Amino acid sequence: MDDKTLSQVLERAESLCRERGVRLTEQRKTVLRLLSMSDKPLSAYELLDRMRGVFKNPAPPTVYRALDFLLEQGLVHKLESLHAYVGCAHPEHPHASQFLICDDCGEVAEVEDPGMDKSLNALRKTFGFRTKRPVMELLGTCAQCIAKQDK
Amino acid sequence: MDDKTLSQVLERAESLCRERGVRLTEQRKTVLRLLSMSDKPLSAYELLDRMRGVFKNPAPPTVYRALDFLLEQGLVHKLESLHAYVGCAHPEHPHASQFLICDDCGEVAEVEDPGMDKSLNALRKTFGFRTKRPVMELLGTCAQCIAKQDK
DNA sequence: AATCTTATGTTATATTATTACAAACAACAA
DNA sequence: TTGTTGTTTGTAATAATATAACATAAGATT
Repeated sequence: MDDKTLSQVLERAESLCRERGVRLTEQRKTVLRLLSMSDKPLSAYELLDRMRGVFKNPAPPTVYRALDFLLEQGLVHKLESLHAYVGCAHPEHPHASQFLICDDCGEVAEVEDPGMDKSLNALRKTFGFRTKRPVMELLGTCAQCIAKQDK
Repeated sequence: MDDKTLSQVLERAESLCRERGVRLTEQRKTVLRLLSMSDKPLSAYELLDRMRGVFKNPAPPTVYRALDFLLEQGLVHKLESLHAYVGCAHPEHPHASQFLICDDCGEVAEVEDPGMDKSLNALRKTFGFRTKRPVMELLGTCAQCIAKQDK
């Protein structure tokens, strides 16, 4: 993510939090920035390491609290299968994203597929199930890495 | 799960492993039995506790190795969002299941929704992504608990 | 039996996440 | 301003989940 996009993400987060009457503190903003700057998902302890550059004595709760806040506000996602976190690509509205996670290069793409959304709604109706948090992570090989392998 | 169903599950596992030329050892069978007997997903350490009744000094690797084997053979599933494991409802063929996980009562339903399957395939095509392991877990409230709440 | 592979035993440790309680800070009313 | 309340942070300890490394045992193959 380039500097301009990064600023936009942070500004958007600021304004969303302002609207919602919640506080995007320095710690929280730092965690969001670190995640946004990274081209790969980061684990809580990787975040912790990177926070050492910014805060004096960050401890695990420092990171986990910031993550909890950002997750609640829909500004980041947790990748359950990787125990890692990524910035959200579309934080404006709550949404059910799918994550395509490449084993090979580590790339993670967040997609919002309309077909999946429809199927999810159908499923919900069929079973009378009220979904609070969908976890949809496809682990496999991305197109680029498939191409590389075929060479 | 009643005794008869349990026996059937274990026999089916035996025959699948025989066909595949892999060994369903006592430890592995025990882990599968414990999972099948439980009406809730079990964590690795809950399994470890329950194995103390059967083996003398089970250690974490005992459980994790058995789980690795059973996961590879498609006899159990891992619920990433719960760090817990369940017996597979349809072990004959590899498949992409969805799990409906109720926050409230803890019940987990494994479903294979054709619509989801279609959407997954479409997604795969759109992105040229080769899925090895789909993780689809819907956390929320099951129909029963919704009904209870409304009372 | 000799060999090779797979499975298990055992100890230690890595990684991920939470609890508990005190101090600091922000928001707001009196 | 001060007092009060709720929220956020600091800090230490520990819980929960998972793996590494290496030795021994058991099964399969020749």
